[in-house]
Amino acid sequence: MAGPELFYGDAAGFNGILLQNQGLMSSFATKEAVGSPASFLASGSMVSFRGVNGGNKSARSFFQSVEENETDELEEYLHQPEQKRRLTADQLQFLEKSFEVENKLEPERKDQLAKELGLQPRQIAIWFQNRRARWRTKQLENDYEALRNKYDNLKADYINLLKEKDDLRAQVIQFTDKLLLKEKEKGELATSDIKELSDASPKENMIDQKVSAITLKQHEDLNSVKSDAFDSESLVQSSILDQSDLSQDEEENLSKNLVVHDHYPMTSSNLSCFGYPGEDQGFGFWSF
DNA sequence: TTGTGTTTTATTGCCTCC
DNA sequence: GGAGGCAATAAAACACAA
Repeated sequence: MAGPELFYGDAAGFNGILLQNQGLMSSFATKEAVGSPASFLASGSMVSFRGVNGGNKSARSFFQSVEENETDELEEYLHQPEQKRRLTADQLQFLEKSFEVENKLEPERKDQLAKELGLQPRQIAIWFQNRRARWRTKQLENDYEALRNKYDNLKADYINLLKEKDDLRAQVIQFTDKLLLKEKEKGELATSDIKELSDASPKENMIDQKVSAITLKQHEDLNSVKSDAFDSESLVQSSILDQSDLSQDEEENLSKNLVVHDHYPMTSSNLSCFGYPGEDQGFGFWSF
C-alpha cells in the first residue's frame, strides 16, 4: 500500500528525494506536490519548532536523526521500510489549538502550519480531516446522550402522571361510592316520607319536591363527573394512539383498555382493571 | 513476550463546488 | 476539470492484560 503520498519528511520522504534526484520523481506527482525539493529544504522551519518539541523519541523527525548521526542514520533509513510517524505532543498541541480556533483549513493557514511544525501541508490537511471526523463522532455521542436524557425525563414525567391519574381516579370512585350511599339513604327516607305525608300540607309537599330536585341535581353532578373523567381519559388515549410508532400489538392493547374504559363500572374492586400501557407497551417512542 | 483491542495516520474513491 | 471535503478503510503505533 505504498502510495505516492508517503513522500514526507521522513524515511519515505527521503527516499522520494533520492528518487527525484534519479529523475524518477515525476512519476509520483500528487495533488499536494509533496516531496518536492522545496518541501525538503523547508526543513529549516523544523528548527524553530524543535524548541518546543519535547524530544519524543518515537516521534522525532527524520531531520533530527540525520543531524545526530548522519552516516549511520542515513544508512539505516535507506534500508528501513516506510513507516508511519506519530506527531509529537507539541505538534499535536499546536494543531489542537489551531483546530479550536477554526476547524476548517484555508490553503494559507495550511502552509503556515506546515512550515511552523515542519510537516508537509498534506499532513496538516489529513490531520484536520481526521480531527473533524473525530469531532463529528463526539458531537454525535453528545447529541445521543442529550436525547437519551430527554427521553428518560419524559418517561419519568409520564409515569408520574399515570400515578397521579390513578390517585385521582381512586378519589373519584371513593366519592362516588359515598354519594351513592347517601343518595340511597335519602331515597329511602323520601319514600317513607311520601307515605306519611300523603295527606300533608302543601308546605311539606314543597319540601319534598325540593329534596327530589336536590337528589336529581346530585345525579346530574355525578354523571357530569363521570363524563369529565371519560373525556380526559379518551383525550389521553387518543393522543397515545396518535403515536405513529406504535406497533399493531400495542394498538390492540390500547384498544382493549379503551373497551374497559367505555364500560367503566366505577367501582373500587375493578380499579386495577384500568390497565394503562406499561413501560414496555405503550411508551415505546424509542427503545434504547 | 505476545495476543488483542484502540488510536492515529494515511489512502482511496466518490461527491460537490467553483 | 481541479481542489477540497467526507466516509470507509488500511495499516502502523500504541496500550494493556495474561
